[in-house]
Amino acid sequence: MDESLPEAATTAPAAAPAPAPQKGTVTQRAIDRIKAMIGEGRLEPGARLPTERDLAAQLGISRSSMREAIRALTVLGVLEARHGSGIYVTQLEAGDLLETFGVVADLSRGPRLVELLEVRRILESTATALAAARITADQLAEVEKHLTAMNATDDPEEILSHDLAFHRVIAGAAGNETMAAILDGLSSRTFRARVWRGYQEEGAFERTRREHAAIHRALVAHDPEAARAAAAAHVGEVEEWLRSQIQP
Amino acid sequence: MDESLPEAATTAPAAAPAPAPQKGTVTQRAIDRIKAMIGEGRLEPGARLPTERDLAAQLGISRSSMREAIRALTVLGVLEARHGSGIYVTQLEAGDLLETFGVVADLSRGPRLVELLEVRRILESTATALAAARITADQLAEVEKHLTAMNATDDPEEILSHDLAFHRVIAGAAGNETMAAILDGLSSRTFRARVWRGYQEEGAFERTRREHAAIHRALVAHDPEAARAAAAAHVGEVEEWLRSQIQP
DNA sequence: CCACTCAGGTGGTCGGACCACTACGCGCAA
DNA sequence: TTGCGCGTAGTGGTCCGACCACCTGAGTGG
Repeated sequence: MDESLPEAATTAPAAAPAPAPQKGTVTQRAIDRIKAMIGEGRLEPGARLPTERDLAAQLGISRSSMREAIRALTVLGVLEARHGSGIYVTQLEAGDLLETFGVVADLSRGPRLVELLEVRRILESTATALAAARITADQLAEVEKHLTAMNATDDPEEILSHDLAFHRVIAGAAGNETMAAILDGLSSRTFRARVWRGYQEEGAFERTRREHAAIHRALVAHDPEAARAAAAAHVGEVEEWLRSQIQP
Repeated sequence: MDESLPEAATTAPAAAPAPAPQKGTVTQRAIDRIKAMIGEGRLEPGARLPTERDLAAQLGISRSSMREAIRALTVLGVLEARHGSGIYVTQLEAGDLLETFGVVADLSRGPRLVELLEVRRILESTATALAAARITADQLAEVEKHLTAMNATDDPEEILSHDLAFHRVIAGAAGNETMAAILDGLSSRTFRARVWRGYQEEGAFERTRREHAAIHRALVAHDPEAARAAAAAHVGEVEEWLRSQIQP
């Protein structure tokens, strides 16, 4: 008490040899630690992590902070928490990690939407070209299933659903799961619903139908260049329409 | 509009006998609520949110749960928390939202790395082609700056740094911020460091140098097709090397 | 042998407390 | 009046302890 300005250099327990520079928040450090564990292979995909309580004790933080870190990695698709069972590392496949891509599409607006469609046009055209060269008979049959189903109804919801599946099968046939996952996020339901609502009101149904038919023909003919052109035109149509809507 | 699982929803295996008013966890609902508020425009980019305590009270949940929701949206690049000041919506620009893309690159392994490089090759070649047509004198000067700096040193760290900047400027010159942000995530430091460590050990320095020079020439000549070919070859070289490493 | 029960462990939620930091305004001095 | 400091109220950051909801698996009884 009487000490006015003590140096207090005695018995300093602090001290770990490495002063452990307080980088960001405690939670952020926990996120990085866990991410590092996975990156270094100390946690295999599908592995089960220690309990929240143990993890918190290991890193010397509270369970609350650890829970925030886990929640963060959960929304990123890195971890998966099963109530009553434990916390597990996901398979770290493209679909798991790229699920967040949908958030980008959902929250983008104005010019950013056009940019997203441009990216989709580039990837989708290439994916369709690859699919034309590699697609199997089974996959082709599935494509046709969605194509006919799409043309057999007038319910916009159902059309949209089969439209998504149509492109998803094609992307899958391209043989690049990562690309397929990105395209999936780029075509998230809410994203397309927002854009297509206006697009289809302009009587674009028939045009869309023709474009899908063109893509299908190219796939049947195993003609990559035709497939690339058809897919690029397909997405490009929507892209141009959206561009005109934003900048009238 | 609840969960969107890839599996079809045709069969009802006695599941969900009750209407199940409780969607997911409380925290997940909070995440969706805030996301919806932003999506509907009730929260403009840059806007300040109510305090954690108020938000929790509004949604009728505890502050702990609300904090987890906020943390989740923070790592997704949607929100930004400033200690002592408040919680703010980000500008929701491509860079903010696509920062998580780096996580994907960092955690991918084996065949997935090749797929990521394939996506990068497709986007980078197109971006470089667009840049060849649109690049300004100032941007070209910056490209040259990084090119010479890259060739003037032997420090791998510095080379990698200028290499990243080199491609970043080109992607920016393409005029599509979203594509540039994706390419940025696809080339995150740790990702490239991991791949390049091995690649450059095989004496690929000289080849890389020639490829960069070729890209630069195409940009100077404003020749999109040459730029596309040069960029595709550049990434393709690494892609092929990596493919051979994984499947010897 | 099977089906059922139930207890333990796990993640999920809650409320409160305190700390670290920021922002703003009051009051003092020039 | 003007400017600058300092104090304070308010914010996010962290921690704790308790309880709830759910899953799992060992034990039990048929």
